Amino acid sequence: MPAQTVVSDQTRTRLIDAAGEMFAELGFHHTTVRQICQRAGANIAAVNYHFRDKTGLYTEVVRQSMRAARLDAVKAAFDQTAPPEVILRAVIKARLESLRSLDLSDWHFRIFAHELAKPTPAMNVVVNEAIRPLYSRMCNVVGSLLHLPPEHEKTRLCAHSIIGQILFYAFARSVISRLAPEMKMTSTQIDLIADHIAEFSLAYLRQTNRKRLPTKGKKR
Amino acid sequence: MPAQTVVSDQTRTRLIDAAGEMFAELGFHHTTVRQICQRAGANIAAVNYHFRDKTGLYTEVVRQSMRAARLDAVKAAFDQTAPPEVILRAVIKARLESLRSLDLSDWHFRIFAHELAKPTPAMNVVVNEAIRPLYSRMCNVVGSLLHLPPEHEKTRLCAHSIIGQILFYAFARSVISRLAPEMKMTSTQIDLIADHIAEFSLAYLRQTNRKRLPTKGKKR
DNA sequence: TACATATTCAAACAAGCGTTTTAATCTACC
DNA sequence: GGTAGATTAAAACGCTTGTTTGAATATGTA
Repeated sequence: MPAQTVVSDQTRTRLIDAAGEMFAELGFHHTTVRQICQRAGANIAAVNYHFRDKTGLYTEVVRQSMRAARLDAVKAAFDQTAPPEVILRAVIKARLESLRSLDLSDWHFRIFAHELAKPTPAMNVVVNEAIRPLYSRMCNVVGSLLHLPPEHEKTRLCAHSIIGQILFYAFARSVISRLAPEMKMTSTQIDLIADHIAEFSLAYLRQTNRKRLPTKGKKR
Repeated sequence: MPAQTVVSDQTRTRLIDAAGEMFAELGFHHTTVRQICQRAGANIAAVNYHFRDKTGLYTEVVRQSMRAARLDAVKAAFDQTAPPEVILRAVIKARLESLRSLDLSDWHFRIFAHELAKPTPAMNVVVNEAIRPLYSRMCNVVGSLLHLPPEHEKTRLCAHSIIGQILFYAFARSVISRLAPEMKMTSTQIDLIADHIAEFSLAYLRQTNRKRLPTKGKKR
């Protein structure tokens, strides 16, 4: 029993890789196991053998795509020791960065888009393991910028405003390319967008501080 | 040929209604014509008879959901004669209003979510007939607030920032309900959110004006 | 070498899909 | 009332889906 695992893991891994790309591109129901197996160079029965059934492979792909890829970059941007403004800028840029390489393994996000449109049982995994940690960190940063607790309603609203701006470019990319064709997602363009979102958001955060703490600009 | 249309339109309409709800909930490929016909109380062949095939029914549903529902409210908010700030607030509120009735026929938006995840040929119809008019109007309003032409890059970026904040609550509603359960989408809560988005956005727009036109606060 | 296990393979299975077919029914007009 | 056309109805078709089967092969162990 301890043996074979080397060989088996090869096709197992290839199946996850192939399935990840296809699930991200086509969604769960559009992707057929035959396509996956063909892309992975495996037999049609391989999915059922290694993952019980198609949904078993899907949940494994979702779980895999959590720990991988750009979420780490975003998390790293959050966890650095720096002033909250710097952290905010870094997070925005890190998240937008992943839009540059559209053909790269940007699984987790496109899969997430499919989950939003038609949630599957894997939705809870996605939210709890990937979204919630980042969301609470965002509330922490915004809260420290506003000098309000992270759970405060105003903190939440501002966090949503920032997240919404970022997600817009991720979700509506196909629409943006039709509405504003001159907006190519080049590296410099992404920097420009990231700076804009940061400035746009900080304008309100600073103004709010100025109103509530008119004299001193210290921390809390 | 001029006759019958009364009777035929009955099942035709019922098919569109049933299909709209199901397409919105399950997406195009996950909805079966058998389900639609059963819900509409029609025969299995009714879809093919009235709409040629399943995609014919889908595009008709998409087209129908364009002229209907809340898009008119948003468009009306845009087209009123009022200061741009007032228009902006009205538009934000009108769009968020449709989130209140989640079980009502909020087709166009949920269908649009599916289109974003996996675009179908109907995507072009959606963008050109529904999105683009609203998008250009939004750019006009933001442009007049910024004293910049609607096509200016900064105008576009600000428009995206506002749209992104609004869409966040539409798309990520299922996620928000898990992350911030205390945020029920009641009528008063929606007003609160709308006001926040307006304030959040106007903070930057006003600040930008103050910097560029330091002395006078007149129009352009 | 012989055995047990793990993995691959080709083929077939049952179920569900959209669609087509063919006949029955309804409605309006001459 | 009879006829033509529009609409509904039931059944079957062809196809694709995910899954299962059972044999063949590879692999590690004694």
